Amino acid sequence: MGTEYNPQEIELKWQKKWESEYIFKVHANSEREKYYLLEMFPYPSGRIHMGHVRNYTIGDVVARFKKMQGFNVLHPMGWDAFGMPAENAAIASGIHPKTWTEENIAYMKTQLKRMGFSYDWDREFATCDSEYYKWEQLFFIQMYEKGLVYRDRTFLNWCDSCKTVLANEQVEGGLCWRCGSQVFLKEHDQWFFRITHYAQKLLDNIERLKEGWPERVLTMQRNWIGRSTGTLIRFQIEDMDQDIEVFTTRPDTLYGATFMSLAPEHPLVKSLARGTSREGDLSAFVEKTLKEDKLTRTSDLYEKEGVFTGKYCINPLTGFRMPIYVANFVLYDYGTGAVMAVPAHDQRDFEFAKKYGLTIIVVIQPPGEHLDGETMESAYEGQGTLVNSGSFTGIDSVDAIEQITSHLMDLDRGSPTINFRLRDWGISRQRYWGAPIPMVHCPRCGTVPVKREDLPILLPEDVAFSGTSISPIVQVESFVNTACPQCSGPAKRETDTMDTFVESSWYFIRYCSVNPTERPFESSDASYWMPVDQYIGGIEHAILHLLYARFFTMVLKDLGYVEIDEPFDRLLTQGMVIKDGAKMSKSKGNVVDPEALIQDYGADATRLFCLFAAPPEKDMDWSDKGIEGAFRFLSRFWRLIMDMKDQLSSPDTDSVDVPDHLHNLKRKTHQTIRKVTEDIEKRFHFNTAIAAMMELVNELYRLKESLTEPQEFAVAREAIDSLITMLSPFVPHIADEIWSILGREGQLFDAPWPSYDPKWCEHKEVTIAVQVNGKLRATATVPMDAEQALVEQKALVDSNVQRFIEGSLIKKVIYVKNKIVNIIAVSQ
RNA sequence: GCCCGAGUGGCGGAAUUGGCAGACGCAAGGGACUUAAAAUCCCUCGGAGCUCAGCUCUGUACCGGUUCGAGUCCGGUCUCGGGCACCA
Repeated sequence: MGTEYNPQEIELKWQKKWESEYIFKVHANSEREKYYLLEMFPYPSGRIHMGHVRNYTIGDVVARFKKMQGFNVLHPMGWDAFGMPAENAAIASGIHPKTWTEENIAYMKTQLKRMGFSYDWDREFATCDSEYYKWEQLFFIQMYEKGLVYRDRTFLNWCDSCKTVLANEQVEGGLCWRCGSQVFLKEHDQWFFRITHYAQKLLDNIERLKEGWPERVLTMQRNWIGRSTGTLIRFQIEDMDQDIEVFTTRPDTLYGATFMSLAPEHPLVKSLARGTSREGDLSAFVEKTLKEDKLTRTSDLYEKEGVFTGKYCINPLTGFRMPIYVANFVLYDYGTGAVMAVPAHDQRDFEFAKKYGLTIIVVIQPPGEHLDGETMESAYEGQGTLVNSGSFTGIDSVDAIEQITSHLMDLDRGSPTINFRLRDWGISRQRYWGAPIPMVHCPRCGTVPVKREDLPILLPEDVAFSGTSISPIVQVESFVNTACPQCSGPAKRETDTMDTFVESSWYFIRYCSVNPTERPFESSDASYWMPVDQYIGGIEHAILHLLYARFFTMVLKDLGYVEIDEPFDRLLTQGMVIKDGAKMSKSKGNVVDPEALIQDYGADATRLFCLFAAPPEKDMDWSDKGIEGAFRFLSRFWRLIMDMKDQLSSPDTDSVDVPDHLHNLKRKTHQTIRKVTEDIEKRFHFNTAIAAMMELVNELYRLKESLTEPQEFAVAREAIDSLITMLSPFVPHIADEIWSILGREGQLFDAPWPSYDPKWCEHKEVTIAVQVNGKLRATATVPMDAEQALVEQKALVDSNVQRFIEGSLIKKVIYVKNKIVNIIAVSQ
């Protein structure tokens, strides 16, 4: 038998065995308590990277740990398989996206298996399987019937490099989330999911997620939803039978509203100046603004500009003729896209008014000051007392909000409103490699959903990739030309595909059943396994995927598919893998290929280092030396066992007599079990759990030579058996190998997690710190829970302590059991 | 600008409830083994100082506070990271 630690041989052997014995297969079983552990599934880009390795290693430890604790653990894996890179590969090299994706999946699957992850592969699927997206198409139709899907023509974010529109969530700092190109606004017909219908619920449920989700993710979601309470006010346009609606949080300043600002995209803009001399100027300004990319338009330095439309609207309380401007800083997609301008009390309006010589009326006086519209140099945005405000003059601005709003209601000019920043989710993508939207455009019946029995609407495979701006589907006549589901007349299919975030919004429920064909999932399976108990993935999905998935789960509940309305009970967001101070990326040339690590050090060492280098939520610094350290520890552990294995395989003497000189070892064993259990369970701090196990190994090395008697080996055996068992979720291959070398029964995946005896965790004696006036002067060894008198007595006889209290008066002694004694002495 | 995080040895990081700062690992130095090297095993390892078995001073970004006692709590400052950012 070879005595060298040889990970290649061991790991392949055990992986084969686990697979042939189907040990990772699970079934719903209402007799047993379930635990659903999920890691965010990968996009099949070609090879796994260190980020995947870290994410999935963390998940695997928790899954295996929970299994050993007796839970029925669901731990699935699959592929987020629709998306742009496949289509780009097709354009670049002529490989069909489907082929490219399938090949990548096959390769990455072998890589994941080589890492030893405990997935139930029977549940695997790719979102590009028609058996999967077929159900998504059904959900789409059902949502359409419930009014949760609609089509609208509006201005949307357009990425010219990806040749498709993007949802608001997918624009980061004015740039495309995927390719980083500048995003422009473009008018487009689009399909929308009515996520705003769930805005309040998405916000309310955040309270329930506080326990298990990182605070910063919840804060980001809260900000994204952006609830604010205010008033909707209607301003009549002079000489036109039309109103402009405005949302404001400051109706108390209404008496100071002296002009109106519209977003360039506002639908009224075109009609206001029609046929007037200003039409040319106005449309030139609108055109110029729309051509600017989002990054420019939202920049700090963007100059506020506007153009007068030539029209006025009427302030409902003052009758003031407010000139209507189109202003480049007004957001079309917040509130109503129109803002009542109160220059005295809003800085933007103030600057705008100064620039264009518009009237400034002060309507709120701050306490103890007197503002004058003529001389003020900036807007006053705080609270105060109303002035120039008709019958409201003299009241407090906070009270005025409610009073003016109710006055507007009496006039039928306004009402209290809650406004959300969240917009409906635009899910149309003008791309090929996605799930077809199951709708038909009929010249007679309009837009009609396809019949359910015709699902799935398969993505045509015989397409040409030219790289032009038009999706290849549009050119597939056999796909586009169809019969209307309603009147059977000639009609055209919708050629947009769904945003790939739709697939990832419900894949976790599909996993609950093993690829069912009659239903998206069995409801009994979903009700047993859902919600996900622990979800693990990158922080970059804090808003995008995690908000969409929450929304979609609520929809599925309302459609009667599931009983829960929140999909993820607990969320762990793991940090990035960093090398040389930067995120690993091809362009920086600092990528570490996990495959090379497995070659050189094995999957176990790779796993161990990922867990040891940092706690999971922090960024992890990659270090080539660090993985050597992990490998060294495994080799050291291996040698320890090989040196002692003959004595350890003998049956347990189960001796109650622990020899005196081994009390330390016995205690350390139980303390280590306690620490490792708590570190995993309470904190996911695998790094400190590993450190504790390393300490126990070090202790065994120190004692190794002194062990001769059977009852001595029994103590060592307990330590070693516990260590192997506890190491198995981290480094499962070497653990199983050693376990079998020692002749222990079965595989550790099914073994129970070791328990500790609290009695053995406690020392009989403790070393406590002795301070004089708060400074450490000595230590004293005393019995556990010793009385103060004894400790004091012991402390006072110490010569160093004597030195510092000599000639002083002891005023007070502070004693904290088993921790410190602090002697307060003052010189006389 | 606003809202969150974080700042501890040469490095990654420990210190879980206010109680001996630096666990564990990496790097470095020394020793043992070896013809030699690698591997392995053992020891040292924040800084300064002293009358060096030991002891003292100092030290957790900076300034101040609370406390017998602060890496931990409070107030302020700086730096870095992240999110939001004309939100009416």
